[in-house]
Amino acid sequence: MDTLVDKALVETVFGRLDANTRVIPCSGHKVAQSPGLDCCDCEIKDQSVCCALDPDEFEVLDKIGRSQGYPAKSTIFEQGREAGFVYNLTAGALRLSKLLPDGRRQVVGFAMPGDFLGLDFEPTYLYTADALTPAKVCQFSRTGFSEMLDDKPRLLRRLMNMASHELALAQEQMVVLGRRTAEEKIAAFLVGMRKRYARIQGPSVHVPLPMTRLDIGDYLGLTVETVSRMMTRMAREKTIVIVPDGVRLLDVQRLERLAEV
Amino acid sequence: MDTLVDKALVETVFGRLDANTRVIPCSGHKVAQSPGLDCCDCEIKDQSVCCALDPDEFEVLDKIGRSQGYPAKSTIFEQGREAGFVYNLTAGALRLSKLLPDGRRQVVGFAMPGDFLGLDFEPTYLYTADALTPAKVCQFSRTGFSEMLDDKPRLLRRLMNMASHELALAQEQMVVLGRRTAEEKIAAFLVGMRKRYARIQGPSVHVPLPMTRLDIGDYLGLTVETVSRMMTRMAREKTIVIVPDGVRLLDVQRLERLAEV
DNA sequence: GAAAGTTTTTGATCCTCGTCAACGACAAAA
DNA sequence: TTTTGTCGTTGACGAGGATCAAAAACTTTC
Repeated sequence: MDTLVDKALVETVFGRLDANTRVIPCSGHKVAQSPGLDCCDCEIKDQSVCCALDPDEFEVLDKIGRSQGYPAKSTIFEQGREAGFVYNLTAGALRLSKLLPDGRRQVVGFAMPGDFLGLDFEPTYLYTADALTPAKVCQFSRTGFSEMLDDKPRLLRRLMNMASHELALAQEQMVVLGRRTAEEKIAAFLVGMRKRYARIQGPSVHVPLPMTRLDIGDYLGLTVETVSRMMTRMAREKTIVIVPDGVRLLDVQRLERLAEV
Repeated sequence: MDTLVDKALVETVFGRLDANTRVIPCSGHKVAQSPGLDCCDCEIKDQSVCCALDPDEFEVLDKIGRSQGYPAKSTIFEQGREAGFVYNLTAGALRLSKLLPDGRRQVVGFAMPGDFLGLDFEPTYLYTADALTPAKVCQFSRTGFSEMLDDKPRLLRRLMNMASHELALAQEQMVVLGRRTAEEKIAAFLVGMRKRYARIQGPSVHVPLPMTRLDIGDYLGLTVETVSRMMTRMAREKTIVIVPDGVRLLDVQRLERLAEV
């Protein structure tokens, strides 16, 4: 996954990764870590929680947080572990997944730059977050962040709106999982991904898919084989074109009709 | 649904419905409405958002809100309509469902006393809320409530925690919908309902089910027939007993094993 | 109490999607 | 270059749950 093609893609999509960050080992993975936060230079501060802050409030954030990089395939945090930190994703893409004891897996979402992780204030992480591409996060200690929330109602309000939105998306995903056919699921997924990229880099028919077919299947309640079959069928019917790093949507209208609410 | 048996059940479960409330017609349904809120007498104020308020703050709540009753089968609000109000359910049970254009339906949840409706601050309601039993709500104008939020950080914080919890439940439901067999879905549903009743009236093996098999099917991504077959099978295997108003759980352990995370 | 409408149950049949197996494409490692 | 591993694709087959149909149980209405 950490290939040249993918790295180029990621940088195109999410902006160049900071080159001069120290690489230090952490929790079994190489992790690039820079001491401060440098919120002022943050490329996505307008799209994330931070946009609720006054310039001087960034300083407080700076104290309790630190910027941190993760290579592709590394784990940011793991389901069941004590939830010591909350995160703000600034670059890259993550897979958020829940594991059943027998190995079945449900991907509950894919995180993109600007997404906040840890909205659920539970004592342990309820899902595992893995980097699909090299990723960059702002990490805050949970307690410090929680105290800051009590101090900054505007930040809390902003977070509340993000949580509300997340909840709405989760409920929409319930419809997809519970009441849609395999073909409709794929269509809804592609249209949804397109919409998310549009927020970051403007609308395009080119939809990068940094996750594997297995990930997509585990997100939609399907098997790898069904995902593959459906996507090749859509390609045969000229609805999409499968490219090395994702898909290009040829018939967006048809896809949107399939995914229709 | 609005039968003697059910009414008795509901009153047993959720406390006696206020007898001396006026019954007035509203949006095609008979609606019992009392002018003020009477938060002090509220039976579930400790379990709902209100518990974040100081005694004097109840007065503000009183101004922007009103208590309102709905008979079984009536609609509290409808998907797609302008979202003018938010609600706090104080008695009864609601079905929250999303409808697809072709008639397929996904029930995104069942609301119980203490639940807050309208956490998603969208301009229109994203799902329809129907009363499964006679129900009582506190209704607040969205704008008034939103202003109050900016004024009362503790209330906002409380609401945030509720939204977080809802989000966690929604993600758990994704696992159920995406990665569980019909039998496991039913088991998870029954265990989940039991847990919710336990919060209100203490643990019991008697689980009232105010919703129909169709509602359960639409909640779990199954058909009525499959729900019925699975429940009769569980009854045959002495895991549950089907009673007129719901079920009694004979083998809770087995059910919990089936529903295991 | 009879009649009409719902809801639940049961049976027979069908079909979508999962399972199992194998192969090809591609990348990383040796 | 060969080897190894991961990922994606394709085919054959089967099972779990959907669909269709009808009867039974229960509610509500008259």
